[in-house]
Order: sequence, then C-alpha cells, then structure tokens
Amino acid sequence: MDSSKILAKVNQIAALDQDETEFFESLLIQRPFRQGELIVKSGDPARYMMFVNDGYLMTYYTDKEGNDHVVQFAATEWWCGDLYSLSQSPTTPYATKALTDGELLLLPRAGHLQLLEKYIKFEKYFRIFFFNGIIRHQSRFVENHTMTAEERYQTFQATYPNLEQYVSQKHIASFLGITPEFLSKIRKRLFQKAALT
Amino acid sequence: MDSSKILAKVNQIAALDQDETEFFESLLIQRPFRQGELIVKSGDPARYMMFVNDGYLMTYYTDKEGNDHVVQFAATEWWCGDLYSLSQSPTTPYATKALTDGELLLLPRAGHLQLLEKYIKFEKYFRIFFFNGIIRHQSRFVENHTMTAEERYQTFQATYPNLEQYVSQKHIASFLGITPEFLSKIRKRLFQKAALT
DNA sequence: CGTCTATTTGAATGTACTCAAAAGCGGTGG
DNA sequence: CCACCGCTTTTGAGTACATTCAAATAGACG
Repeated sequence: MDSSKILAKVNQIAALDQDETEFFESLLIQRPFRQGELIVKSGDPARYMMFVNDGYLMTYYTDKEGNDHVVQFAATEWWCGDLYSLSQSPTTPYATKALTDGELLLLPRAGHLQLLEKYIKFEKYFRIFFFNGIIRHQSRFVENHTMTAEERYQTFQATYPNLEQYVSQKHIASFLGITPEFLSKIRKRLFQKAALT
Repeated sequence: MDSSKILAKVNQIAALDQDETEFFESLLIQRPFRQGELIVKSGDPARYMMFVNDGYLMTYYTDKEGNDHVVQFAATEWWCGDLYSLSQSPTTPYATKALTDGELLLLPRAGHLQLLEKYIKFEKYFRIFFFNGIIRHQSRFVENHTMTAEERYQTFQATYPNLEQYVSQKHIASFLGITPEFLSKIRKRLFQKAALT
C-alpha cells in the first residue's frame, strides 16, 4: 500500500515519529474505485474518513425535491469532504461519487478514535486540520455573498485547475449554486469576451 | 470574574479537573464593552479568542467597494467568530462590533498555545469545537444553495430567536446576503401573509 | 428642534431560473 | 460501421427573484 501521500500530508502539520507512523499505517484500508462508482450513498452508516490517494471524487447532498447539490470536490492528496463520518450521527446525509478511477485510503472511525487516544499528535493534527477547514469555509461564505455566478465560476477554475476535464458542467453548476443552463450561458459569454482579444 | 459560563461550555465537551480549570481561568482576561463599540478593526493584529460572557456582537468583512458583509452574529455563551485570531496570519480581515453592552472573556493566543501544550484535554476540546464548526458551515452552505431569501430569513429568525431586537435590518440583510431594501419587502410580504390568518 | 441614519416604497433594471426544444456526444447493439 | 438511445449541453422565450436608484417616511440622538 502506498501511504506516502497521506503521511506527507500529516507530517506537514504534525511530524510523526516511527511508532506513530507505523500505528497510523496499520489502521489504513486500501479501497480502489472506478469512475462513476457511488462510494457512499446518502443514508449509509458513516464509518470512514477518506483520503484520496489517487483520482477525483465529489460529495453531494440531495434535497427533498430530489435535486443534487455538490458540496465539495476532492482531488488526489485531499481528504474527502464527508465529515459526518466522524460525528455522533449514525448515518451521513451526503453521498460520495467517483469522477475518475482511483484509490482511497480509509481510516475507520474506530481507528480514528484509537489514534486520538493513543497519540496526542493526532489530536493536534485533526485540530489544525479542522481549523483550516473552518477558515476555508468562512472565506467561501464571503465569496458567495460578494461575487456573481460568473466570478464564482472563474474562482472555481483558478482553485481547481485540472478538475474541469473530469467533471460535467451539470456538477460544476451545482457546486456554484446555479442551473446548468445558466452556466452554459456564462461560458458562452466568457468565450465571446476572450475572442475579442 | 464570572467564568461559570465558559467553564460550562468547555466541560460539555471535555470535563476539566481542578488543575486544568484553574490554569484555564488564570489565562482569561475580562473585557467589558459598550453598545456600538468596535472591538476589533479589520487589519488589527489578531491576538485573542473571544468568548461572549454577556451581550451580543457581530463579525463582518468589508470588501474593496467598502460594503460590509456580516459573517456571523455571536450571543451570550458563544465563542465569537473571528478565528483568524488563531491562525498564522498576523492580522485579521474581519471586524467585530458590539450590538449591546456586555462582556467578553479573552483568551490570548499565547495562552491558547500554552493550554494546548500543557493539557491534552484542550486539544480535544478545540478539535471537537472546530469540527462542530465545520459541520455547521457545511449545512449553512447547503442552505444558501437551496433556499430563497425569504426562507433564509425565516431560518435566521428560528436560529437566533432573541437577536432581531438588537440588530438593524441592514445587518440582517447583509448576513442573509441580500440588500436592506429587499429584506424590507420580504418582511412586508410576511406581515401581509400573517394578517390573513 | 434639526440632523443623521435606517427603513419603506415604487419604478426600472439585471441576474438567474423554468420550461421547452434542438443539438452534441458517447456508448451499445445490430 | 452505423443507427439508435440516453444523457449532457446549448439556445431561446418568458418569468421570477433580487438589485439599483431615487424619493419619502420614520426613528434615534444630541
């Protein structure tokens, strides 16, 4: 199993020693996936934290009307967005789907708790990890209130440079909080602007 | 100093023993404030975590055009939203203003770090605290993409039952991401609907 | 009382959505 | 290899949601 990426990620924040590294590795489960595969369904028991070792995924929420809302994309070397996996709640309201072939490393909820109990360094790691998540969410919130859909689309492109080739416009639209039709019109406008130069 | 509220809050998540309690209390600074007072300006050095011991505050962001965007309200017994106080960044982009008279308990950044070093229980507390913050942000994100302004306003009223009397509509509008004029129209509509019953 | 700001109201406008239809595209089976 | 199917994307017309601008009214404070 290739755990070099996940270890690099953790070591960025909290440098692990030999023991910690080995114990951490021993808890991880390899989970390959295929393009289009529904890895977690809404309503599933929430059992794992998921690290993307390779590939792209998205996490989305389905409302009562049956409309999907993409909450987050995840690329290689990212943790996947579904944090309900760690909460008290027995099931997750979010679904996770593969956009490409790839591989996850799963950290079971029980393993996560063992890590926290056994080594303080993981408390630190996850504290900082969650903290960074909040900072990100906060600025995304401001973005949503200060920018038009067109600006948000351009921000999306800048933030996820390689992602667009793997994701349908439908899903990008959902992520931006607009309809696919409107995204199509935005893109047309942008192409026309670009053609003028 | 009345630290009963902040202790109750922390003990909900991580039960402190005598030592931990005393050390924690020794780090807190009492900071009364008056209605309308600008407690933190945008660009200020970010030095404290702030707990609202009494009163109401708001945290907002000012964009390049000079428009304010309210990111969060804070009521008694809440931590105040500005988490930049804890990040690497030397200054905060957010401002915090008092909506009423009241009192803060300040936890200096250095004190926060001491807490984390000295007692693992505070690592746990803040890990869980930040985690809960992410879960809240995630559902607020979905809200913003699934609900109309009218629905969001009603959600706001349900979430912060006593707040409306202290906050101007202008600021509520900003929090909801709409103009004050439009909020006024929404309110008119709702009154008219209510009058029919 | 006068001044300043917040709120309300209305008209005109812009942004984004709905619905419907057409065009494009990828995969599958004959 | 081509025809067909299902799904995504594009396009257009009409509509709804929300903003801008301007002016009037109401409230708060010295």
